[in-house]
Amino acid sequence: MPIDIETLNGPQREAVITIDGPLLVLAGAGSGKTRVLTYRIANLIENHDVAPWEILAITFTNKAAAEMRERLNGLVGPRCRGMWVSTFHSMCVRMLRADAERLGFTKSFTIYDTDDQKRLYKEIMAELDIDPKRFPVNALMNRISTAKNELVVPGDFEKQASDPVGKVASRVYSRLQERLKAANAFDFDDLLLYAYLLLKNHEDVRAAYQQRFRYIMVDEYQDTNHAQYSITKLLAEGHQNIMVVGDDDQSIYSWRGADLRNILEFEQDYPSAHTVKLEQNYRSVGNVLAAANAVIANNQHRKQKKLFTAAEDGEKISVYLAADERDEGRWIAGEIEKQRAAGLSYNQMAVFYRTNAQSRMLEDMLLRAGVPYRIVGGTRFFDRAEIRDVMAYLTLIVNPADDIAAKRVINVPRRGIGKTTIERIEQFAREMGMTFMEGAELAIVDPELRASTRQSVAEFVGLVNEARTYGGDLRKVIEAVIDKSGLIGALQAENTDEARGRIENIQEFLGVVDEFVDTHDDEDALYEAPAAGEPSVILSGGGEAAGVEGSQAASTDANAGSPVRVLRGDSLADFIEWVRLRTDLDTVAEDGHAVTLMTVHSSKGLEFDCVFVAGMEETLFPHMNSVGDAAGIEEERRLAYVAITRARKRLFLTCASQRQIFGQTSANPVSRFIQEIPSELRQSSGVGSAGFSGTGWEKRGSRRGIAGSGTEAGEGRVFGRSSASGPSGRTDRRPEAYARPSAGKKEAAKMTFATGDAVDHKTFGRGKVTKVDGDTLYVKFAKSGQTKKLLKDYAPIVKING
DNA sequence: TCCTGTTGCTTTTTT
DNA sequence: AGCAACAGGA
Repeated sequence: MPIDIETLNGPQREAVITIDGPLLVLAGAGSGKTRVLTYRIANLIENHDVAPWEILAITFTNKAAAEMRERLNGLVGPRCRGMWVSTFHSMCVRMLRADAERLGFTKSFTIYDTDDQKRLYKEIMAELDIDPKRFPVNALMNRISTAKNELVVPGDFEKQASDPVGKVASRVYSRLQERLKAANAFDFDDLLLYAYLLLKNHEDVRAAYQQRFRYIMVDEYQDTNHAQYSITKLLAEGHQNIMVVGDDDQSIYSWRGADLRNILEFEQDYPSAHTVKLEQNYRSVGNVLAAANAVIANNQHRKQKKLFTAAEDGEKISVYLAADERDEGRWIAGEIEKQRAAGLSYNQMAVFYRTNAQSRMLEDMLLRAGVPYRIVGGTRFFDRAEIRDVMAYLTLIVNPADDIAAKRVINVPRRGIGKTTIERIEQFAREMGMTFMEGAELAIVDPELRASTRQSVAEFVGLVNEARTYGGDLRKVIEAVIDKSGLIGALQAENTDEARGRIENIQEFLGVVDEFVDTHDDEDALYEAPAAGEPSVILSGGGEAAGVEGSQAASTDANAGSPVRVLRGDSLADFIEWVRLRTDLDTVAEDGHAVTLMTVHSSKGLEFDCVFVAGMEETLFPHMNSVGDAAGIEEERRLAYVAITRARKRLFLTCASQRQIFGQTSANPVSRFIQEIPSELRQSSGVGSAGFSGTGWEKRGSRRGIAGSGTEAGEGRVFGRSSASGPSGRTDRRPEAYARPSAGKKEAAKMTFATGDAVDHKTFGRGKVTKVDGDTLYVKFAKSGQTKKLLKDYAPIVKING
């Protein structure tokens, strides 16, 4: 299908047809940049005889990459196969897989996430005798992460570090890189750092990629850090056909090393650069856009631009001043229902907040109102302990050198291998210069250890080694590993609701395996382009033992020169990599009738008809850690800008005159960002309790004994109320603990349940009451299909309508 | 070795 | 307040 360039506006068209030389596209929010990117690629392929594998398109999220691939597929069909459309990180992994040996790693390397990383840091700090009290792990991690993002290697770091923390960090950094290499692992930052070093130090590799990628496109360029910037620069050196798309006003990740200068100084970096501004907004109504413009205009450091729209003004921006966060949540729930009644579906609405902690109350209120919602972010599925355990087993199979993974699961489930034994193995390993797993094998015959312990270690080692021989269907392999590990068995034995939940999660994980298999059939593999100048080598799919894929692939590759390894549906190694580079955001289902709750950060790139931003108060948004620092405030303002520009039709901003923060009540003025919106564009309501008429549902079951919102909110603080029923006003925690259930009970007693009632449970979701036995309810939950016994006064449930 | 009471931390987190 | 990580006792 030929693309129709005529449907684009002037600047868009210009960006699409300007194909040679450096190009900077400043794309305002909602200005159709994805359209420009995809059209440009289609144009290259359709009209300029560019081969797909000569194109590199880099995004920041897997979701964005997937979306782009999908849209390209719609434009040019299967011809987009073989094109590199990926995130920075997966691109780097790809490059590193191809040439891992050059850097002293093997192809079966694994990727450490933050949690693994933290464990490793702790080990290193113990080893180097560094006091975590004086030098917090997080501080060192941040420091070193920043260094990596700035491409500072340990040697250089040592020279630069003059302060005490820097000196300590320097020692940790050196050791960290040694340990990572020994474990045949990269952390997230390493993926960029080493990919850069690979390109920088190996001329042939660099030349091959430079030659191959005739056209490079980078999305969200304002969020690139120095490492990403440098990689891009190296790659583009060959043809100089680099297009970057971004919006300096939407740069919200400077705390992660994103450097705004990358985009602000693009024209200096590439003097021949052509610049295009996309300023027509196709997303929001006039008032929303005017508000966004007004707010962002207060920033000093930005490229001047002003978005405009042809759309009508739309409704004014609603500002609600709530009494407290409870009132705020209740009001939002009420407005959502109004919108819903007016015909808008739940999935066209979203509630944003600055900090994750705010989601609790919002959730609570939505739940009580019976508004279905879905949370994005927070604790990630893959971060759950049981999932990490499974992942550790799988990782260990592919990469036995991964000591962190080994130590994580050697006693999970409980095998009676304790601290002493683990230390003994570590000691072996250190003395002999071997991996933890190899040390464990020695321990099996160590006479110093008890026979039962040796038996347990042998069992563990045997289990992993055996798993390495499994072959065939990926799902079957993983199922077998889970089964043999005894993880499920141990959970079953626990026989608690929590354990059952964990089992469910593991089963859900198998669903993820299926998803991987479904999305990674031969598609990527068979259509891989010639790698780095080599002729294409097509790896056969299937047949091989999944468990040993990594090492086999290595030998295959050695024969064939150095083709770029590709993702395949049957490889355990690829599955692990895919999981590691995945985030919750990627899992967001588009469908489902639910309101979306997420942080403002997570909302970037999305849009909704109706957007609520909660907690618009000083010290929350802008956050207290940013006030007092001009650059910090500017970033907060950009964050506000991102939030506002997500709205297509209606925008609601709420703030509370007081709220609980870290268990303490605090009152803060209305956010400056609200003041920055011209008053003629806003419409305020609320002012504490005025106009409140609750129905009662929002009051029930307050765990803290606070009875009211709205009218009563002024009188009682959490502490005043709850401890009032105890012996004294403010003593230790006992009275409070005592008061809690009674307060809850008192309120709860009003609520009665009958067989057939529909209820909503905080964690189990919707269900139906099947039987009532005094205070005990039998509820059958729709999602799990299980019937659970719940105490009506304590369970976090509410009655809902139908 | 495992359980439990205590302490400390708490912005955002595309990978 | 709420939670995770840690230390110390059974």
